[in-house]
Amino acid sequence: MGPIRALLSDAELTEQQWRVLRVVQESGDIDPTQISERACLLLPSLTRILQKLDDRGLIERQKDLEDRRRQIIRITPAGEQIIDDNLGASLAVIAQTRAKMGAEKYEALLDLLNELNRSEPSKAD
Amino acid sequence: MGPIRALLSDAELTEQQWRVLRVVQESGDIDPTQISERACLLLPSLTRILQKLDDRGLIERQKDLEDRRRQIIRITPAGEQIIDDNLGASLAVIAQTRAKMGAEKYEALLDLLNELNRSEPSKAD
DNA sequence: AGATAATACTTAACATGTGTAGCAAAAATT
DNA sequence: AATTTTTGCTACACATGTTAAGTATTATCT
Repeated sequence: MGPIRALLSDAELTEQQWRVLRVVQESGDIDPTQISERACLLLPSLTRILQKLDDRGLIERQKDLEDRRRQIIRITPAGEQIIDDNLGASLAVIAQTRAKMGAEKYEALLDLLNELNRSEPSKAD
Repeated sequence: MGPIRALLSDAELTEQQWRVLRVVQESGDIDPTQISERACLLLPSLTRILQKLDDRGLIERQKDLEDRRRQIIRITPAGEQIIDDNLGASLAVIAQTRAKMGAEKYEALLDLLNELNRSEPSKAD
């Protein structure tokens, strides 16, 4: 099993839920569209994830009074607690993977993936 | 949408179904476990995919008489036809991606992904 | 102003990823 | 030979990926 998944299963969180929670925590007040961009999730997936995180009280939502289509998402103390409990181990797993592969190769891989991501999505030559 | 997905949607095939079909076509008689290895799919996913391909008559199954836990999977003429109809365009998309990124970078990316794959799965240092 | 289009989601439907459990058959053990 | 373990799948449950459709609200156009 993916080492990150193993970590998070104790907290009853999936990797994507964890990613969303981290984005919300790092960004402060943020709306779903921006979360979806930063977490690389499509909106339908994000909708479901936010519902689950909301049900568990890890985030809270507030309607945007100026544009009532929008919401503002924010992490709760319970959500912060889960971040605190798992961030260290999560970063350690990443560091271990990076070390195992070699820092240079790891960075090269990330660069190439970003390049692929830039060159593929818009097929408009 | 992924260019391969767009291609295959005409044939009502998903990318994974396509991958399985290609593995079966290239390998001749083959059992599900080997398909799952070559197509990088876990068995529960493969089970469902094989059922769908079987329902559509693109593959056929035969019981292994020597080991009755096993099956032998084989592509049908209808399956071959779908390969014939889509292989060229599929290879062209791959070639285009490769060209767009640059052959060297593309190869480097594949190498690094393989390396990551080798170093991660077994966390047994 | 009123019709139209665009935006920000949400819902739905289907396919796959993934962990767990189940089941039959074969292999290994005692 | 009888029991246990392993193997090769299959079934289930839940989460996400993905496309299409729906809804409410805002922006634009005429």
